[in-house]
Amino acid sequence: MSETVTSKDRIKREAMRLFVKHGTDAVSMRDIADAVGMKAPSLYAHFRSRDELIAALFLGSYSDYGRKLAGAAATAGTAHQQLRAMVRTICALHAEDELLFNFLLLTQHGFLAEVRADDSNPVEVICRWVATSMQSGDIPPGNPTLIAGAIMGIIIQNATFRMYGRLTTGLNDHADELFALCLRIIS
Amino acid sequence: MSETVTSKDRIKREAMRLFVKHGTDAVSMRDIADAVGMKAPSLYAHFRSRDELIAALFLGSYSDYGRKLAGAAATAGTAHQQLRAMVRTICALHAEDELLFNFLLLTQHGFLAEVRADDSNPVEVICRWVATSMQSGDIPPGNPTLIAGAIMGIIIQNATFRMYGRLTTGLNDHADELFALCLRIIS
DNA sequence: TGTACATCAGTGAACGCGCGTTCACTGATGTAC
DNA sequence: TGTACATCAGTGAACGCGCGTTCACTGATGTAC
Repeated sequence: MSETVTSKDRIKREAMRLFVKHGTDAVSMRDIADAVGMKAPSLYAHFRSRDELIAALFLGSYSDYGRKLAGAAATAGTAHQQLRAMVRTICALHAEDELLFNFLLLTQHGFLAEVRADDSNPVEVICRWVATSMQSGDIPPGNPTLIAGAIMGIIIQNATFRMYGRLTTGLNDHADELFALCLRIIS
Repeated sequence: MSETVTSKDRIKREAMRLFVKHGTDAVSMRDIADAVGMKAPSLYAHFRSRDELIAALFLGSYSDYGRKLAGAAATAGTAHQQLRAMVRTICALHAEDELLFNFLLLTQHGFLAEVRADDSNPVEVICRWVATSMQSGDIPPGNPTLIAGAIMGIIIQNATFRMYGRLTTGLNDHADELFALCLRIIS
């Protein structure tokens, strides 16, 4: 059973692929159905509406991502070790499913309004980790938002470079270098 | 004459505002016309089509941006001074027209395919500056793409934080801190 | 100064199109007895 | 084992809607003589 690929899974996969390739708004229900080898009305046996399909793709994955990152941030050890765990987690997620990562990257702006500001929100996780590490003196003082933005930016911009082919190998191949760069920000 | 605001200018301004607020695809020609106080067909006296309107908003500004950045990169002086000029240029552009900056930030993915890879392309400018500075030994060796991504990311992610209200003041108020963070990447 | 004409931003009505979605239906599969 | 029925993923045809865009027209403004 665990290896069964359901129609619902195939729809999600093809939809994600098309959304990343052409942009969400340029892909119709008929396009998605075609890619799966169905007719548009069949999609409604699996998703209530187009919006629900897109939300299902985004929101679930985005909070999984946030929770895994929160786990890494809570690693026992020094701030440096925690940062290393976080960077490695992000790079590992990128390696595990690059299509999903790109989808989250491209689609985020449409959703950030309806995403909760808790430990299931990756941005929030990093911002909080910086703020608390700074308060406890584990990383040097500064504007925590700016530092969090710098750390996120180093990774996210390189993920974008990867998406556009500027980087020829996945983020995970650069995990150590990316960690080293982030470390400079908090040293 | 120089202070005259033409209808074309008002259309561009309102269109940009709506695109940033709701996303390009959620804004119709009728929405734009309403915001300007016109009827949709009137827009066609100024722009050949909806696509041309959006392209006019993006492409021109994006290459202006790239050329100004290229100017900063060509500043006489050390690599550090050049980097400072670049960071300050970006922050100044952000201060000068934050709406435009946000528009470019949100819209870029739809256009990066049709943007030339020369000195009118801001990403290209930074990547080339890093590559040449590294070759001449002005900044330490490393993966130039990764370093360029880190520098861009530090600034761009903080611009995104500003857009979502995480930063309560404009990028320009943090120009020196942002430069200091970028400097750590190339030191 | 007055009259005729050109220009052109803006309008109202209408177009064809592709979209998301609905609905009655099909046909394969599983279940009860 | 055979028959009747329930389930449900998938389909074909059709819907209403809002979209980008066209076009003949208006009416204010400028220009020529």
